[in-house]
Amino acid sequence: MLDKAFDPAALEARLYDAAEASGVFSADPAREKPPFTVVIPPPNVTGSLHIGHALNNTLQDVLVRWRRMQGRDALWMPGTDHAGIATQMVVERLLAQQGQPGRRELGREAFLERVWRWKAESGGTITRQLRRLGASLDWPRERFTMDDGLSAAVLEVFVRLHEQGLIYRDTRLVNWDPVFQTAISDLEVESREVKGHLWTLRYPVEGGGHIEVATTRPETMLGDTAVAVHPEDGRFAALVGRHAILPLTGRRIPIVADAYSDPEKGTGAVKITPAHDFNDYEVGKRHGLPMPSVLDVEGRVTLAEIGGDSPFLRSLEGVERFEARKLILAELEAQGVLVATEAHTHQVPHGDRSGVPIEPRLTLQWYCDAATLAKPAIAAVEDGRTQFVPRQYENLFFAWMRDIQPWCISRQLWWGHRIPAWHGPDGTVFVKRSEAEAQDAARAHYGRDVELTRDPDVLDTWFSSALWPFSTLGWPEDTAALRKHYPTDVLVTGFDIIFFWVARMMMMGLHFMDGEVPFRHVVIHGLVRDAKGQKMSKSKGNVLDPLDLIAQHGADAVRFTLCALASPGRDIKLDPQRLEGYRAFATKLWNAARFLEMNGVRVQPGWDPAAATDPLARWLLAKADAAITEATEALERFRFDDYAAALYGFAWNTYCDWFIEFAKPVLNGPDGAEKAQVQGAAQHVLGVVLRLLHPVMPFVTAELWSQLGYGEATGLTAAPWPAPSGLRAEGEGIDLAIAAIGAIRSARSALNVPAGAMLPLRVSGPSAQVATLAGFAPQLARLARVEAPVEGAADGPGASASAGGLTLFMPLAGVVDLAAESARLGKERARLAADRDKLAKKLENPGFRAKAEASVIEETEARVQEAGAELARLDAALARIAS
RNA sequence: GGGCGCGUAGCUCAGCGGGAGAGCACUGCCUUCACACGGCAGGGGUCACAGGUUCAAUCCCUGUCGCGCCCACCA
Repeated sequence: MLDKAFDPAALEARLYDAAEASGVFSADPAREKPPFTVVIPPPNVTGSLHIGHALNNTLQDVLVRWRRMQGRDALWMPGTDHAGIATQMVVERLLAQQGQPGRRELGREAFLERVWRWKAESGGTITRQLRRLGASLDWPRERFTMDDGLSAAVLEVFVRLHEQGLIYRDTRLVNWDPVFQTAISDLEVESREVKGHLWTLRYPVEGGGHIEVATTRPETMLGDTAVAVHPEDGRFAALVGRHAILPLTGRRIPIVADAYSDPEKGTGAVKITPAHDFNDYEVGKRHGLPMPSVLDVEGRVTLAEIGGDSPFLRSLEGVERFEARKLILAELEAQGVLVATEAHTHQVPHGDRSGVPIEPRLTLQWYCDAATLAKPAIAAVEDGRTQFVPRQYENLFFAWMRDIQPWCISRQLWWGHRIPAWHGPDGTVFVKRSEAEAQDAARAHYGRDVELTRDPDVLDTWFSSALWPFSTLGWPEDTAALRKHYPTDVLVTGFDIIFFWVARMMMMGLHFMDGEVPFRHVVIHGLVRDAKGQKMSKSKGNVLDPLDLIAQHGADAVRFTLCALASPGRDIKLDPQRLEGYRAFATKLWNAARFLEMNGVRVQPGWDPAAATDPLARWLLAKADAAITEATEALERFRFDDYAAALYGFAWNTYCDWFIEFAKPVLNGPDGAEKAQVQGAAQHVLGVVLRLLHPVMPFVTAELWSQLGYGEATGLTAAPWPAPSGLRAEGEGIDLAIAAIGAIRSARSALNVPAGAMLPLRVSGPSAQVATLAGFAPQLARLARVEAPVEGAADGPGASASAGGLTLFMPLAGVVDLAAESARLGKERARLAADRDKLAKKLENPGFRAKAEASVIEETEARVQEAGAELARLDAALARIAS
């Protein structure tokens, strides 16, 4: 006997552990079954599960569980990411909090040891939480981006790309994060609006006169090496080719003509600081300008490359950049160079992790030739080998890939994959798989043994993530798993990492896996926001912790809610009220099962739906077929919302409300063929519901599955996905009865028939329908007493109600409020008449006659007729009431 | 500045060339022996606005307004 209610807190963890231990979540390459493969977007190893993970992993789990039930050898690859900057930051902060020596004091080796220790201590959090969510990952295969195998893959990829000339070193202007003191990629920079100032500076021109430039960054003026004006700007034509004298340093800088200068902006003349601005850098290259740096790795003033000398300049050495700005402005003002100050709001690039303005710096870094690698990736999406869902995200992908810049892959961090490059004494670089190989190469190069130093940099975290779909399967080894499970089927992820991750997996996958895409579908979901649509953030205090929600409502309810709200590519507004609603759904299912159990419904393993003859049984089976089809098609289209809605509707409305209500008199009645068939259908379709729901609600379904005796709880995970029984949609009688009950209730409500009052009900209409309905007298018993059916037109006093082609006629004299009924019918009549007129007009339209499909015309004609008949009936009823 | 998306019932959202839908909320009735985390019924929408295409537009095109996001942009 089932308990009064399902208690998720007590059961979910136990059910999960049993399933994991049983091995049902594991794929086996040796199995004959066709593969279905998903790789998890690896969460940060030191992170914890947030609501976005909950959504992302619920959707993946639904797909994986569904395909597994369909008989695929489903592999959902688990793992975590080392998350370079993020993790290094966390550990550094932790050291500071604990008053321990910092990263620099510890030194590289000791610090890394500390990070590994932290990983060992905290690295299991998120994987435990994924289990709590119910994610059916193949845990024995769990990987970490810095484990030995994946590190080997990273090494191999780096060396090969270098050999192919697709990885190279270059001195370019990079985005420099002065807090982490590392280069970051373009993607790790985000614009923030800053309220600043626009200052106008007056530079004297050699030989007389002056030229005014506007700037938002006066501190960089120390590194100016030119002033640029537009070649066609008449105002400055006479100055081009002459020199300005840079204040503070006294340096001579040329006034050059360059189309970059925009006559509309600022003063029309722009100061050029090639080492601290991306546009200026390009101008500098075009005009062969020197490129002195003004700021060091920490963003402090350095005078080394500037030239000039004065007490003021010396006072700037080592001053932080924003402090230097103030000092320089004061000095410029004192010297009369600063001629105007105005408020100015503009976008300033910030490091996405550090949150401070990035500082462009001219440095030597490692680059990956993304443009070359992007070409096959673009082609693969163009010809549909990889498809985005929803499709419009392909535009985003193309836009970025077609204009992709060299990818700066080196980071001046410690936590990450160290670049396999060794430097000789003269700066020659040897990129090899090991130090020994590098030594061999160096010996060959120099003709003797030399001391090599390893490149101190590590790789961008996304470099190893880019290899995830094949590195986790064992590449570069030729493993059975790799052969069977690559390419993967679906990647489920948020739009925010299409560039960071999806695009790069496409590039690397195609390049290293013989032109095979890493995944066939990319399913993009939105962001989970709070009930008001606000982005969740700690500072706003509106963060919903999925583990709290699970503790409160159960993992099934959380999963179902996320699934039901996941309309493609759209953000989700998560209202806790929804969770309560879907928690109720799990309870409803539980109680329905409990009721059936109490009424003698038992699992009958060999029960054959095709042999069912009872109308109620056949009706239910036909509806179940429709639900199976709907659910399956929804999942095939990645429409998680439709899948959830189909099941919610079928399980609650069709099964619990209508079927069980109709079954009650039968189940309480005498034993016999009818009862046996209704019981058989009840248990059969409940089994279908449990299986259809299992991908999204794995816990309550598994518990019912085992408690009711369908099989082992873990067995449901591998139970076959339901196939339609193939019954033709029969049982019209049930639909008729449902419509009749609805109509009678509606009429009772409209007529204010007192609760206890039993209506005598006469049914008129085609004889077959009348006979069918009479068969449902027990189900109608609470609402009306079915009297001897009368074939033909209705007559006598009272109200009529329409029920899909059938006319119910209820003699209601004595219980009816005639005035109210008359008003109601009048209103209905007006609505119906307007409807009919609209349709009739349409039919008169010659264009419609000529061009619309025949079926549409027929349908319209039928509707006009129907409306006409209905109107006649209403008129008759109104007339009767009037008399 | 360039691009993408969204404005449909009070709310959250499906639908997207020929009858305006769901869930929740609301109203009324039902303390029916699985479930009040329940049942039934009902009210509620010129599908943002303006043009256009079409026999026909919520749906296609153009524009306007409003909202969101992405990219670029430190004069």
